[in-house]
Amino acid sequence: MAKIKSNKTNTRKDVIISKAARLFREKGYSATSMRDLAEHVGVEAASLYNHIKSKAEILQEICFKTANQFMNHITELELSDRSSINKVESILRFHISQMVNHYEEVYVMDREWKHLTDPYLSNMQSQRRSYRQRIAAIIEEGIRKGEIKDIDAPTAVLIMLHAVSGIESWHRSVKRIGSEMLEDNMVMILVEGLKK
Amino acid sequence: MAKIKSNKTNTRKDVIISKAARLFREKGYSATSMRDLAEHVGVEAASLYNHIKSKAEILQEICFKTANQFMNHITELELSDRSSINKVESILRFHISQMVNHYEEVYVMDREWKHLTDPYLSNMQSQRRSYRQRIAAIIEEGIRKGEIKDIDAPTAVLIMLHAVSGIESWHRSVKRIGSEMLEDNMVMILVEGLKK
DNA sequence: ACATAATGCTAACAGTCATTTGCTCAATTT
DNA sequence: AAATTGAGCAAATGACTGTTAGCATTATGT
Repeated sequence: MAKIKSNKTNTRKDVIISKAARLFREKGYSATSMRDLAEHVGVEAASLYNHIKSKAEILQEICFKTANQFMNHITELELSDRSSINKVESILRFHISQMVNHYEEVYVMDREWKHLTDPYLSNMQSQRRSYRQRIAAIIEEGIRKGEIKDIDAPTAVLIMLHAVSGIESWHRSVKRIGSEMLEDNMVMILVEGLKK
Repeated sequence: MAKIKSNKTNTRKDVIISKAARLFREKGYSATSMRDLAEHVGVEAASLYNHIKSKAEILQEICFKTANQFMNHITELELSDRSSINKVESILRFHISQMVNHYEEVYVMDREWKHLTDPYLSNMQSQRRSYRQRIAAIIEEGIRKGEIKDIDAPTAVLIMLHAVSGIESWHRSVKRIGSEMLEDNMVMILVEGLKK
């Protein structure tokens, strides 16, 4: 009778989802079984269903909660009056800090969203498309204003986003160099590459 | 009794592996079943085993055949007498062309290698580590020779590799802009970002 | 035309999968 | 003290997993 410990801020459901995020990252959504998850939570598989509706629901919560963070950030950014190149830098820094502070969830959203099923799958697909387009719009604005090289904006977006999402291999690097220095290196390379 | 068609260059095994690469990319290794694969090949699941030893073997072949391409390229490159920044550009262009011409295999190696099992898993891990280190060495040489900005080389490697491996979202982009133009845009952004 | 090898099929295997059911026990509320 | 709720468990469900065995069919080489 091992009870899931729940402190004030984290409900039992939160504990399950957080452990799931870890496993989904390590082994992938499909390769992670509910028995697996249950064992890491310290409980029998059946007991998980007192707290969550299904395995799919766990993935949904991870993906959409994380996606919202990025959407909120870019919405706020669009309303600001920074320069375009400055906005790009802010996006980069936000991505890196999210990756450093919410590694598992961001990683899972990024690599496992394909396993969502259909109302959610389409929703996520269109959110991703929209997010990329909004960044592209910022870059195109920067090109028009002469702040940014005359490059293909969607290509620039892809480089930015994928460069950042590779922090998987970091966590070691982050220990080697600090996380702020990592941020500065990335910003230097990418922002300088974009600047005119 | 549907036979797998095999022309002169492609054995039946090749056909199976190529269809598998497609499915592994679309749904992931774990989420792809042998019955799934069989259906796409046009055959019953059991019949696959006349040509392959196991599901795991398919992944191994995809991963190591693809990894070899990259290893061979960088070995050849190291022996050449190009400038460092030129070597970096060559690596970038090679990655992009591999991604464009052998999309499924490269993608699968990149995202699904974690599902290899142990003699192969360790082998792949060390190949990946070594590959990154060899690129880092090239960049460090460039820094020493004053061709490249004084940045953290491993960070630069990560940016390069991950930026390129995100061509998943391309295939559309590649149709929009051409594949050479894509290459040039990437090279411009990344190489200029690295240059001193 | 005939032997042999290649390739296919059906049926079955022993596991594992996510999930449901029906139950118990402890904590909390009334 | 009694009732209600939260949270766990064991057992079972039916569907699906990779893989093997045994047999049938087709293609190939002589």
